[in-house]
Amino acid sequence: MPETSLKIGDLARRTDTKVVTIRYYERIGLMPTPERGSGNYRAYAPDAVARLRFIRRCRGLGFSLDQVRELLVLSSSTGMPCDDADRLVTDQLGEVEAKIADLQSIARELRRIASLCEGGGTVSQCRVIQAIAPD
Amino acid sequence: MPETSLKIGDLARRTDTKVVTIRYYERIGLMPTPERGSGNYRAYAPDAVARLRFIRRCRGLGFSLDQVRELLVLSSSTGMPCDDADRLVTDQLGEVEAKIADLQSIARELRRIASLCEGGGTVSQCRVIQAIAPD
DNA sequence: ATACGGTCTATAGTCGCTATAGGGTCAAGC
DNA sequence: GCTTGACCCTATAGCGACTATAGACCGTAT
Repeated sequence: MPETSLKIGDLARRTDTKVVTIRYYERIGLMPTPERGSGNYRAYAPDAVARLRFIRRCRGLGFSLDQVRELLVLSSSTGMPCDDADRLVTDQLGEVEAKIADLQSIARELRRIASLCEGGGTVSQCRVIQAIAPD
Repeated sequence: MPETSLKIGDLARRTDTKVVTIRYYERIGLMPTPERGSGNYRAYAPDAVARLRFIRRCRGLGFSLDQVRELLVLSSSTGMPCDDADRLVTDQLGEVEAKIADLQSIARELRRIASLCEGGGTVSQCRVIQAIAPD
């Protein structure tokens, strides 16, 4: 255990990740099981920071943990996995764009509903609720 | 038990909802417990259709089940809950818009990453993976 | 010596369903 | 009457991606 090793809290701070989340990643095999130092504390090598940051970045890009697993494999393989990686990225982009489209139509609908309350004249009954009710 | 009552499967078909989901809504108190007809089958009154459609519509608009619960209370109160309903709708709109913004920045980022593979010239190592890796 | 903050394991809870196991019921056809 | 098939019932467990809790242990500073 070199003295450059990190405790789980240090790793958490450096990667903006919660301690419990790191342990969770370890349990599901996303993070390797680290050495144990004094007091049975996890003692992380410095490269754990990069790996965890990679994971968090992928998560931030909306990849699932299974996709992250794939990306991690690709990232550590020596060949040229550009096709695979590109496919993952492109697929993910498609899904994100689809989700944006969904949310945009939801937003339009919510704006329509909300407009019935504010702009309108007399409010006899609650038109917002009526507007939500299906046709 | 009037003969106009619906079995759970009928209700499911009329509302585009799965049977298990209806039972789930009942368990968590979103749908009232219906009468039971022959064979201990749930026998729904016709107005169950409207209620469940309302729930599904709210869900389609992105409201959480707790918010749907509130909206249901509002929808059955006799007064003028327009303010409350409008606040719920407006809050939800804000969250949807925030989510759209998040996803748009994710999409931009994914496009940037994807562009490194296709448009570029020589691919020495996988630039896509490198692009995902945090700075 | 003791207090405080960090760490450990194990387990259960969150949300909104979905799936499975292991039955019971009903209507139609033979 | 009997069987087949579609439907229904309950109860429980699983999903993804964490989050929270309980109860114990460790290390350092005072």
